[in-house]
Amino acid sequence: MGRGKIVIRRIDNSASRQVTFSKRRKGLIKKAKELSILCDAELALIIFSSSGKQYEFASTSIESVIEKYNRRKEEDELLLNPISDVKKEVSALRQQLLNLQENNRKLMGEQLYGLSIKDLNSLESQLEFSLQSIRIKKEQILNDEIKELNRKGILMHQQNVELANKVNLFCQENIELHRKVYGHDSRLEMSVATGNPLIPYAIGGDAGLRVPIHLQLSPREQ
Amino acid sequence: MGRGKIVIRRIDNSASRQVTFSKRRKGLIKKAKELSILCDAELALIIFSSSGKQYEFASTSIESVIEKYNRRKEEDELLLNPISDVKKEVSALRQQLLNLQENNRKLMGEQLYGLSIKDLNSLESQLEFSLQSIRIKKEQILNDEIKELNRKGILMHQQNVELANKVNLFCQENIELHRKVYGHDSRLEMSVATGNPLIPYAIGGDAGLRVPIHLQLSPREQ
DNA sequence: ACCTATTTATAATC
DNA sequence: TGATTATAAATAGGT
Repeated sequence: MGRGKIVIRRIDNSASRQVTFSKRRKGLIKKAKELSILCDAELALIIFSSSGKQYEFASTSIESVIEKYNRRKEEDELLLNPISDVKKEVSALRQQLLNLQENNRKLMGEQLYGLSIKDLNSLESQLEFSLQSIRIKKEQILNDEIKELNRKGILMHQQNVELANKVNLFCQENIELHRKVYGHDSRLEMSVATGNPLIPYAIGGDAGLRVPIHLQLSPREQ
Repeated sequence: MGRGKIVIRRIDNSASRQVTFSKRRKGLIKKAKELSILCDAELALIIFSSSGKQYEFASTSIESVIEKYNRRKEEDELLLNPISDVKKEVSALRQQLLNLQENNRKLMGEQLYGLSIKDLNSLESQLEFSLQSIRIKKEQILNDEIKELNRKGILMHQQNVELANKVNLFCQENIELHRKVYGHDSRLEMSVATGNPLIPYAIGGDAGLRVPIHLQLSPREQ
């Protein structure tokens, strides 16, 4: 429809292309508008020129048409199942949640309305079992900590013995040295004067462990 | 462009509207295609007929055009929201579920690994509280049933008293009638012979209630 | 941006 | 729906 017939292929001349774009775009939008009015149709037309400019027409609004389009698309996909799976999962999870919450409340001694004596009895024995497990667990933890304390005590006792031995060795060495230096044992006199024993820890027996030892419990309570 | 000029307004005749829609839609899509080819433009055209059918044309793909449009309008998130919301809900539900399950297991005396003495103590006292609630509930139910039994017992006792009174009345009436008919009291002789008392239930006292009464507990255990 | 010869779209009709 | 056709509308190419 023009002075000459044209073939439908990209217009090479950039200026002509621009002109044609402008004219035909106007015509296209006009026809889109006419169609929507004449035939009571909802439509959206989005056009990007090759230079990146955006033009649009919509009978109602682009957004609503796109939304409708997407909804339609989603419904189509729904029939092929992915989202319905998600929704099913949601409702299943929700149900599980409600059940667990109810059970939880019962275990917490709340929401006991409408329970029969039988139900209450089974709850009671469940809770007694729970308490038993918990007490066993507590006992176990305490036993473990006692064991650990004993282990540490034994270790310390051994260290003590070793240290005492070393002290004795050093002490004797000291006496020898004194004798060499002064010809007699001056430290013996000193020791007698202050009342301190030469050997600070008794060897053997548990006397060394009677000293208050500061052992921390394993710091598990964060 | 046709045999006659038309005004651009909704076509009343449904059939004509359908026909025009079909023709003009074809024309519009053709022109859209031509524009995209001639002028190297990217475009999308979505049409919904008034009857709800969907038609579309896009130089590349509707999706890419819509995406470009949205990016342009910086409204991406708005469109992607619904699904991300669902996914968020799923993960939130899942988390809640895990928490509850863990809590449940602990209340059931399972999965006590890694709990501190403090944790175990609070669990223990929670369970003791639960047990207390449950026992209170049980006691309440039993008390209610005892009360109900007492109520029924009192009712029956009253009925008993009334019945005994009626029996006495009838008995006396009978004696009177006998006297009128036979001139003497033959029933008195019968009564002495069989050893049955004339008055079957003692009036006053609880003797009447000592008889085993079959009362059913309220049938709440479904 | 306007003009207009010509092509194209389509309204009316079957 | 499909084909026909007279006519309105769109527009290519020129100014």
